[in-house]
Amino acid sequence: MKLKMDVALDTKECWNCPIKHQAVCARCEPDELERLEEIKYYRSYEAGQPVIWAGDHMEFVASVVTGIASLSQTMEDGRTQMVGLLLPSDFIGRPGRDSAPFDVVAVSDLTICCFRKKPFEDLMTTTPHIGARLLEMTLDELDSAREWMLVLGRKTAREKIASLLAIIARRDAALRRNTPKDGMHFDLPLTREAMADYLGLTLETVSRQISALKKAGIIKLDGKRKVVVPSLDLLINETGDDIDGGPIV
Amino acid sequence: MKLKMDVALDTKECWNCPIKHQAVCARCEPDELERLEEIKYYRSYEAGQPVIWAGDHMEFVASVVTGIASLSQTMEDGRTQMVGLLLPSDFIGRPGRDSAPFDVVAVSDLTICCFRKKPFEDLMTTTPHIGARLLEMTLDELDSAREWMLVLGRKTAREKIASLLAIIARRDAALRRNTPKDGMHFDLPLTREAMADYLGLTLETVSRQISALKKAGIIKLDGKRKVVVPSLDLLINETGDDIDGGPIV
DNA sequence: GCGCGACTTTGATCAGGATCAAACCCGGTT
DNA sequence: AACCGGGTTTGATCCTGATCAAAGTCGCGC
Repeated sequence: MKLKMDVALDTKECWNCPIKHQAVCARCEPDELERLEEIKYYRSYEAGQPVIWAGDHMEFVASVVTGIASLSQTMEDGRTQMVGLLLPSDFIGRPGRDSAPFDVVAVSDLTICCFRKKPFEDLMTTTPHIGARLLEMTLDELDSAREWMLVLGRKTAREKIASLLAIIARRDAALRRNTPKDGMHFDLPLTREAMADYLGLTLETVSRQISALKKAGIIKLDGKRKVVVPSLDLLINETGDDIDGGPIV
Repeated sequence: MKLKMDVALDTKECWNCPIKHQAVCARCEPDELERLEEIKYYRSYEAGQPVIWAGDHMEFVASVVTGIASLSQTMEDGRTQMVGLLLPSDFIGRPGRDSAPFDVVAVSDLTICCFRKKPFEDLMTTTPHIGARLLEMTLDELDSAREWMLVLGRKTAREKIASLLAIIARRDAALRRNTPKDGMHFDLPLTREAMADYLGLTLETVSRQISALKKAGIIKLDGKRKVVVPSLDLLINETGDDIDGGPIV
């Protein structure tokens, strides 16, 4: 698996880019940022390429800059379950463990900002901001993971699809710094199969339910991958959740 | 909802009890422990009592001392999904947030060790051990939550039951400091309905699959609630996982 | 244009769990 | 003892989503 790596990017962009990519360092002082700069480097992957397999030794932690990656598990007989979608600003890896717990695969073209693990851990012990920020992010992720259990365990196929679309719509709006509003549209970054793996369904069921939502006028499709949501409330109404918003995964 | 609270316990037990209940403070110095002592208190609940509802203001963080609690979500129409089982040494609450994200209910009689949130947060900023320990625990929980997604999304009813029994068997053995071995037996701490809510099934299906496992000789029942596992390997074989162990939730 | 491959849609049938319903078990109370 | 109620088991039937199969769409290179 060959990789394009160490791509040159504007180093400033990592900390000031338009997509709130201050994931790791939100409250750091300039000199602390300086030390982070010294141990960071970029990697890029094409859609479909693996970033790391479960069990592999992991010599870095990282943060997604652009693109989408998936976190997933596969059983011996081939059943797979996606356990997380990594969008820009999401964190990859775990200080204190040296092997990856899940497969990480680039879903679209992907750029991540890596930090060598050992120096990053050293930095954490001397810079309390970073640990605190990481704890905050991890707690948020834990809540999201638990919200997703409700989707997997108790929702119908239609509700699952609606939930996924609503989440992508909200995150997409957040990245563009739009408030979610009616008439929004976005690209579906996932194949039907990837959606199925995320939702615990088969790809046929995903396709059928998307068709059903289209027929019901909840969404419109422009080609296979562009989705238009005439009314976000109508979509959320199909998720089975109450109206107040819910998690942004 | 009346509560028995502030039960007197040997204060030393919290940190040195036989069930590795050094959750919060594993690496703390004596004077740091001293400061934790000052802000802690105990609460006890009877089986079935709520500890806190989702959305409630939460003025403490806590750690389970004895008994079992559940973390769960309920949809408006009554479908509920348990998103975590809290066993002794597990942590409840989140520094930095002031409302609970999920319902916490005592499954069996329960004692928790609480710390007032504000002073605990203050302590965290000055005692890096605590934050680091909490990050570690949270990352472990996140991994467990994600492992559980595979169970909810992709496993059959029989595999789900086997997975749950295997997890309880392993955790029970860990609490007793036994290495899991053949012929082990333990109490089932959950009703069929609670198991169903954890596994995303109905209680009838849970009952049927337990009967099926019994008929297949994988487990034996002594009454309704005592389980004997003649061979842990045979049980694990039914979970669909590979043999190597898997997560201890 | 043509053909190819990846992805998607749609159809027909099947089966695993859900649902509805009834009986059972067992400890606690009167 | 008789009764009660919560939890559990078992049975009959239904239905959602899986499975198997085939055809449709689109982008792309030749």
